[in-house]
Amino acid sequence: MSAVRLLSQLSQASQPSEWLDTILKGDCVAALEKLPANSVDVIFADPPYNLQLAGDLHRPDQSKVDAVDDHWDQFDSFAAYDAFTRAWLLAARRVLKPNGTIWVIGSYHNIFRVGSMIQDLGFWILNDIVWRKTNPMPNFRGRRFQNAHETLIWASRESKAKAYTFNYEALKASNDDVQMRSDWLFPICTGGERLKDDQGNKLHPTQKPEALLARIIMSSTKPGDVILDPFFGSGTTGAVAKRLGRHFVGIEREQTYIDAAVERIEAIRPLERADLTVLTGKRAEARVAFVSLLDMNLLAPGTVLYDAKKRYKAKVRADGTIVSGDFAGSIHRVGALLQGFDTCNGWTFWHYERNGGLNLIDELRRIARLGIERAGA
Amino acid sequence: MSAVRLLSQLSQASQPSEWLDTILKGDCVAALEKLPANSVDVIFADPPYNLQLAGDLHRPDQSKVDAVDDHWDQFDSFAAYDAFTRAWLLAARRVLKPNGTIWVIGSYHNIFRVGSMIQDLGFWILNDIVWRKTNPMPNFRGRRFQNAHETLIWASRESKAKAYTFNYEALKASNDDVQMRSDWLFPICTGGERLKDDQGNKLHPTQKPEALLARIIMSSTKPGDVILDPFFGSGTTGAVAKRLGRHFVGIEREQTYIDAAVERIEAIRPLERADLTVLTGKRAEARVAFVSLLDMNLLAPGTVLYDAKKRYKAKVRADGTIVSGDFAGSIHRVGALLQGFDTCNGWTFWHYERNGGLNLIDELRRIARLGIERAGA
DNA sequence: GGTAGAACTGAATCACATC
DNA sequence: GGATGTGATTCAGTTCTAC
Repeated sequence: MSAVRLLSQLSQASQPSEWLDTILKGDCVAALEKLPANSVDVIFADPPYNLQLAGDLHRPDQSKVDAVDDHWDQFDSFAAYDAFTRAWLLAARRVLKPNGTIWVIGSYHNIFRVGSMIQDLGFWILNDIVWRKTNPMPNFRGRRFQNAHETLIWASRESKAKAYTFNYEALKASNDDVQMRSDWLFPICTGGERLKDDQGNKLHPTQKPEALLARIIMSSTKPGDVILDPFFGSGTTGAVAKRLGRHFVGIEREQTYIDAAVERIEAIRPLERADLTVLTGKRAEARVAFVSLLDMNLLAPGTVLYDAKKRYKAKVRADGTIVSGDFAGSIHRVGALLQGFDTCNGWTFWHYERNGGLNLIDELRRIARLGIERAGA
Repeated sequence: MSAVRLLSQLSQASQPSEWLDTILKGDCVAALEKLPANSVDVIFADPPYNLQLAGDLHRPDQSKVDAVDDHWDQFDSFAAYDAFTRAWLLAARRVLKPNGTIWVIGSYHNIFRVGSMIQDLGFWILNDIVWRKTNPMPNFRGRRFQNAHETLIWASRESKAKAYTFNYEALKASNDDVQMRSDWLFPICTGGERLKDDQGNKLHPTQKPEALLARIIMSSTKPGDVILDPFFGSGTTGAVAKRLGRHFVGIEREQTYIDAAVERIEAIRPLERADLTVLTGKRAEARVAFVSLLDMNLLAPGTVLYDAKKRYKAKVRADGTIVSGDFAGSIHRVGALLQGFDTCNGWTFWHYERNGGLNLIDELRRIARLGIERAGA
């Protein structure tokens, strides 16, 4: 767990065993290019946003950018930052699976550049998320609003990707049964969670709270998924991924951060598998054909079905279709036609009479599922 | 007050008397070019968001969502939208006083394009502000997080501008004596405030709440200042500016919106100078999600919960749901299922063990609130 | 007239498996 | 890969309707 690899140690078409749950030491783009295409489920990135550039950034022609504050150099440094952003996002996109998603966090200094580039490269933004800080740093000069939030962008690799992972039902159930909003509230990373160096100073300037990563990982990955962090830093992504039963890949240049991250991740104990089960809803349930209710003698041909208010009725035929006046077809089709709608969920529309009351046929589907499960096991 | 001017009625080097507190009818860039340079204190802009909606969207009850599909929100490409954005921002910048500031509102569809262009044109971002909606539209299909906020960018014309207006003390005083944060909470514009047409339908698809404009105007202008709105729409900016004793200039193309705005603004009575206190946003109840207890390490996945008499127990999972036998879901849902009730308040039903005794999880919620309330829920 | 419940609404980039 | 059929999905309000 959490070994370190030099890029030179990776073979060209590297095997997962070479990079899974490891930290790749080196430049972010070079490391991403060592990884196979379509190989990670989710990327979390906390890219640098210092527009002073600190010698980190290069123009597209590889010449170094000097940080200057006047107007034209300002523009110049935006261009350099855009080139840097484009390079790592492109490399990251190659590594992402077709149904994978990417998270990027930033502040107003850089998030607009990042967001534009994400759109330009063909990613499809799913949400922008606001991390509201319970305890942000005050604005000392009193010349602006207190900068009390950061912004995350969540995007799928493809605009047409529909099958990305989103644990909607679990999020809703964990949030008093109302759907999770785009504004999240967490404290900043302080206290015992904040890594310190030998002098007791903070080890990393922008260590993210584990709760933030936990929300991200729990919302958009499944247990066993692979999460890549191209700006690994002190390893929050790796620590939370390991605890939550996910695999990670980190990329980091600075040995100090790598050392701290390795030690940190080593100490993590993953949660029990049973505690990692993610709540799923009806969508994940096995399909049941209406005709199975007849097959299983839960419903007999000739039975009359009603909607909740008995405004409509239809009769079950032996072939698993229903008929109502001129309309015949599936429970869904007939329900839609009777109401004049395009669609209708017949399972939650039609009822049958029992003991003078109306029972939903969806109840029979539940019973059928239990029988099918038992037979299948 | 609130007269309408055709662009052809304006002289080349137009005098303030020709355009102050009026609506200029015509294209936004053309109108801006008719105004003298360095002449307005603040610009508020609510440009088209370029939503790029594909098909229809229906609510679960089959009703159709009234989408923003107006012609003015259609652009062929990001490049076309960027060109449009660049043109109006450039024209707006010329009209702005050297110490003036600009506000632009948008969503994730457009705000990254707008923010990048603002930076590219030499504006200097002072804050990004999040408008958190108390009552946003849900995500009906459960495929994303509920899109519950919009973003505003506040920027000065020049990077070196130090003398822009920011009423720090007044904001702080209006906010329980703590400095105003970058996340604001307001309801969307509904009810009596929402302008309707003759048929009772909403007059404008995206009318902004007056409280939002009031916060903006009170924070970044002085009485008597001039506020320009290049996408005037139904005239919220003009109405609030007049009420708060500021001058406005609106630019709008559609006669329907102009007519409604004129009538609306006519009816406004300016407040007495002494009454120009800041309108504060609605304070929400401090709502705590069960998953926050895990986020804040007040409870760990794997913890066993009991009811008061230890008749029932359930286990906490990492996703913030709980599981008991065949039942899994929210603390409320599982409590209800176990007791055979329709509903159950999980907060006052479930306990955790500590020092051999049982403690209500509602106690943990109380502790979590202490950390959260500071941020105003 | 008052109240309870139904109906309606809002800047929305909102399936997916099978044939 | 395209067409087809099944079937999953909503929060905080305000306004309207029935009694």
